[in-house]
Amino acid sequence: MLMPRRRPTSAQCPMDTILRRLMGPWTTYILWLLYSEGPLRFGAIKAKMPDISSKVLTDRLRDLESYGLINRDYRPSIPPSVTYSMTARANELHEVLEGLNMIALKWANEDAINQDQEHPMMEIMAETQN
Amino acid sequence: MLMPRRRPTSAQCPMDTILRRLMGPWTTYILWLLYSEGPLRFGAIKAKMPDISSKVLTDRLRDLESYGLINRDYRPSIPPSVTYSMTARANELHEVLEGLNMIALKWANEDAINQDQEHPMMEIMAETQN
DNA sequence: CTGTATCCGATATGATACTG
DNA sequence: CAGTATCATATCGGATACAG
Repeated sequence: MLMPRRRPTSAQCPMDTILRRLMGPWTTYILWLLYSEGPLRFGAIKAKMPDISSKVLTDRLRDLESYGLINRDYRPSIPPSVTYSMTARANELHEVLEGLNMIALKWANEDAINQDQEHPMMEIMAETQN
Repeated sequence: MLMPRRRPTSAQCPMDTILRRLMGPWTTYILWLLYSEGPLRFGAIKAKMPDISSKVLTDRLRDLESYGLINRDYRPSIPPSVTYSMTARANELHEVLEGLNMIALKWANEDAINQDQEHPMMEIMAETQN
């Protein structure tokens, strides 16, 4: 007897939910863009992510919107204009994203050193949110 | 002309890599277990995750190991014993995971209130790492 | 006890074309 | 400009059986 397929989840782990929302693929980068560059239009986001299709970008934006992480401002001009921005809730992620980014850069640097002793590119993406 | 299928990635976003490693499914919970309970044997982990199959648990453990986030201690006794534990690198995630967990709990609580005004279960999973 | 080996099917990404 | 519609296929989780 087949059970209806459940989504794999570790419901016991609160982080799991949040990570599923932050994660993938592209999602984090979208948040990062809005976070570091402020509100952006659909086309502007797409321009910064040349390899994403309209369909997937739309999907990801809809996901983020439904999670309450981004706002969608629609202006029915001709042609229409849609601008996306982070919500207050998403801004609560500030510290965490900052910490995650620092660790990510640190590890990337360490990995680079381990794989190639010659090019330990230590570019701290000194990102300024203030 | 078909291009070879690439994995979807936002290589520009350092966090993306790290989130792919932390994330799913089950991965976060495995880390959380090792983090909050200390080293555990394969069977002990599986016992705490009744819904995961051996295959997937093995996959996740191998992934985490290859990322340098967990150690695998193999004792060729009879029967064999394998114990998993977090690496020093994984412990660097402590602060971030703590922050993420707090946000996750906060949002889960807010969502519960919004969806049902009666059961705003505010259980702070007062997890103590010290 | 700690896994491997297969096979299957759900899901989601990607390409492409098209629209208000 | 900002999407939607369709279709193809890669990927990965899950079940089951088996092994050192």
